[in-house]
Amino acid sequence: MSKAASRIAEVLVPVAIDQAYSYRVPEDLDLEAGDLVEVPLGTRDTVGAVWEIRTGASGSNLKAVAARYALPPLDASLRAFIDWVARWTLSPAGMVLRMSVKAPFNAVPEQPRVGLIRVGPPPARMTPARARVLAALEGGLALQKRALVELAGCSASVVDALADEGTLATVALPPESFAQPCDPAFSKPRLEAEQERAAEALAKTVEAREFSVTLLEGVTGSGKTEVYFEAVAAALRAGRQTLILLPEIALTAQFLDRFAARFGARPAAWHSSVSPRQRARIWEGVANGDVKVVAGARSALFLPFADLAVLIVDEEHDAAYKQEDGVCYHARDMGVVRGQIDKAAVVLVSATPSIESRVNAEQGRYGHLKLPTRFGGGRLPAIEAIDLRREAAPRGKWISPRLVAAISETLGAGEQVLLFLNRRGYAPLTLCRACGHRFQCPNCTAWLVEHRFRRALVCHHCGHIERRPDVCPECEAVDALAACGPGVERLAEEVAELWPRARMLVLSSDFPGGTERLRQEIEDVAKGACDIVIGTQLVAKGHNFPLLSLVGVIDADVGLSTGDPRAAERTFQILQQVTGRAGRSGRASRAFVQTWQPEHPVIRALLSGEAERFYSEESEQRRGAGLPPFGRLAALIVSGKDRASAEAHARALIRAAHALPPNPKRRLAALGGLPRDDEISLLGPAEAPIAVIRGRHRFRLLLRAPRNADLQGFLRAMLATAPPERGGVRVAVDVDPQNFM
DNA sequence: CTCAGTGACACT
DNA sequence: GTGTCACTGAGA
Repeated sequence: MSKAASRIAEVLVPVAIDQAYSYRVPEDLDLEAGDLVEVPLGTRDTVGAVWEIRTGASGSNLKAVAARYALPPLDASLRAFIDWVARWTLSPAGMVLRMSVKAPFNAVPEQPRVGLIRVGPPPARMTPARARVLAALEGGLALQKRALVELAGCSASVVDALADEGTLATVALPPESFAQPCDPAFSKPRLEAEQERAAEALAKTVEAREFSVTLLEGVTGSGKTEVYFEAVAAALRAGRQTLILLPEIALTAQFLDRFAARFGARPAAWHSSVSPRQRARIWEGVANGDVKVVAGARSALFLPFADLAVLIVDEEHDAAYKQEDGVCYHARDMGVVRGQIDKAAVVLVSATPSIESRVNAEQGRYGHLKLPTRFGGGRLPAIEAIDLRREAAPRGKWISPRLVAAISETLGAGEQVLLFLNRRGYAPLTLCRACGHRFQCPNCTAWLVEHRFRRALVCHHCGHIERRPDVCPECEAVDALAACGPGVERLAEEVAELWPRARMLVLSSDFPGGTERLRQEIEDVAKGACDIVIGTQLVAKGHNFPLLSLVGVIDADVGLSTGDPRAAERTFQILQQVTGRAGRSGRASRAFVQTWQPEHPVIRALLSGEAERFYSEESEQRRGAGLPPFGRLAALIVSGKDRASAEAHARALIRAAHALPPNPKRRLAALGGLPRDDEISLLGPAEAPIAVIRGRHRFRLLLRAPRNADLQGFLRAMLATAPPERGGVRVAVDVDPQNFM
C-alpha cells in the first residue's frame, strides 16, 4: 500500500499558521528547501515555501505538492531570518513569510502602459479643470491617466472627455524604468578629512564580509549620506548588494536623485506607492542578484537578497520603523538581526540616535563614528530661546514679537522660514465660554481637535469625527464656543494676517491628496515654491530645504508631558532635527524656540547644544527605571467589541501570568519596583480601556523584564495557559514597544 | 422558511 | 489569511 520511503516537504504557507505543513513530493518533482511551491490548503490552492525536505515512511495520507514556481528559492539565511522574527515577535511564522513572498504573486499580468499626450486643438469649451490638464501636458509630455488626474487635480472623466474630443490621444509608453546598473566610480565626491575617515571605516566594515553594526552619528548637514554612500560603493565594487532603509516619507525623488548623482543611476525604490508589477520585478531582481541597491521603507527588510553586503538604516531613531499592525516589528532592530544572519555590515545613521543605539555604541556592542561638524564649513543655526512667560504673543496669537521681527527680516532678505508646531488642526481644545463645557472624545480621554477647514471636531487618538456645532450641547448657548490653543491651521491664519503677501504652505500628515502629493509639495518647497512653511513633525524628517534660513518652534513643550517614557527622547530628537533644517547650504541661519519651561532638561540640552548631556541624563533615568535599553518591555493589547469581555480577558491573562509554575528563573515580581535578576514584572492591570478604536475597546498590559530575561518564553507560557480568545476578543503582542499611550 | 451577517474553526 | 459551517435575526 505505501512505499518504503518517500520524500516529504515541510511547507510554510503565508497565512496565520505557525508551523510548516507536510506534503508529499511527487516522484517527478525535484524540490529543495527554499523552493516556492503551490500546495492545496483546505479547499483552495495557495503559495508556500519549502522549509525542509525529509524522507518519511509513508506520505500516502498526505496531500501532494501541486507545482513548483519558476522563481528563485528563498535561501537559508532568509528562512532563518523569518523563523527568528516569528519567534521574537510571537507571530505565526506564516505571517512573517507572507511579508517576504507576497510581492511576486500580487503582480497583475504585464499590460502595455499607455500615456496621454496632447495632439489636437484646445477643446471648444474650456474649463479650469481642462486647462489644468492641458498645462500638465505642456511640452509634449506623455502621462499615464492616473498621474495626469492627480497632477491636474481633476476627475478621470475630465481627461476622458478631452480624449473623446480629440484634444488628447493615447500613446504607448516605454516599460517602467527599472534599476539601472550603479557605478561605484561614477562621481566620487571630494570628502573632507573627517568624512573621509568615517567613509573608509565604513567601507572596511563592508569589505570585512562579516557581521558588524556601526552607528554613524553626525549633525544635520555633516554629510552622513555621502559618507554612507561610500559603504554602498564598497559593496558595489565587490559586486554585492545593498539595502538602504529610510522612513517612508524620506524616500523622495530628492533622495533617489542624490543617489543617482553619486552612482549614475537610481536605486530600486521600494515603498507603498510602487506598483505591484514593479514590486514583482524588483523582488526577482533582488533574488537573482541583478538588483544591487534597494532603497526602501521598512518592508524592504524582507526582500530575498541573494548576497547582502551592507544594510543601512538612515534616520534610525525614526518611529516610523515600527510596524504596528499585523506582525509587530521594529525594522531597525530586525535589520540588525538580518545583518547578523546574512553576515552583513549594518550601519545605523542619525543626527539624533535613539537611546538604544547610543547605549549600544557606548558599551562597545556597536562601532561608533561621529561627524560633529557641518560639511563645507556650514554652521549649525544659532538657537535662541524665547521664554513665553516673559515674551508671550498677544492674546489669541502664538508668534511672539521677537519671532515676528525675525520672520519679517528673513522674508525681506528673500529667504525661507519654517514654523514648526506639532499640532494638527485648528485648535487642540474647544470649550463653551458660557458653561465651560469641553468637547471630549466619546471613546477616549482625549479632547476633540477642531479642524476648521473640514468644519469638524476630530479625535486624533481614535479617529472619531463629528460636526462642529454652533450651539453648546450642554447649555445651548449660541456662539459661545471658543477655540483654545494653537494648531497649524490657526497658525496659518495668523501668518496670513501678518504677512499677507508671503506664499505659505501647511504641511501636515492629514495633507489632502495623500503621500504622493505631499512628496511633490515637499520637493517644490525645496526649490523655493513658498516663503513660509508651517509644518507638523513630518517637516523634521530628513528633507533638504536649502533656501531655509530661519526656523521657529512655536511650542517646544508639546509632547514633553505625555506619560510616554520615550517622550523626552522624542521631543529632543524632533527639536534637534527641526532646528537643524535651517541653513544647510551654508547661509547664516537662526532658530527660535518658544517655550514655557526653558529650564527643562530637554530644552536646556537643545539650547546649549549639549546632546551628550541629554543622552547621559536620559540613559541614567532609563537605567534607574529598568526601561529599554537596560531592561525589556512588552505590551499585550487586549481588544474586544464588548468592553466587559475584553476586560475579563485582560484579567484572565494576568491570572495566567501569576499562576505560572513557580520557577525561580521566572518569578513574577510584585507590582511596582524594579525587576531583579531575572524576574518579570507585570505593570497594570489597566483599569480602563486606553482607547476605543473602530468600536473595539483596547486594554493594555505592560511587562517589564531585565535585559537577559526570557520575555518571549514567559509570554508564550502565559498565552498558552490563558483561556482561549472568544467573544471577539483579540490579543496582540508588542515586544519592546516603542509606543505607549 | 430563506438569506445575509457574524463568529468559531480548520487548514498537512 | 480565507473558506466553510453553524447559528442568528429580519423579512415573505
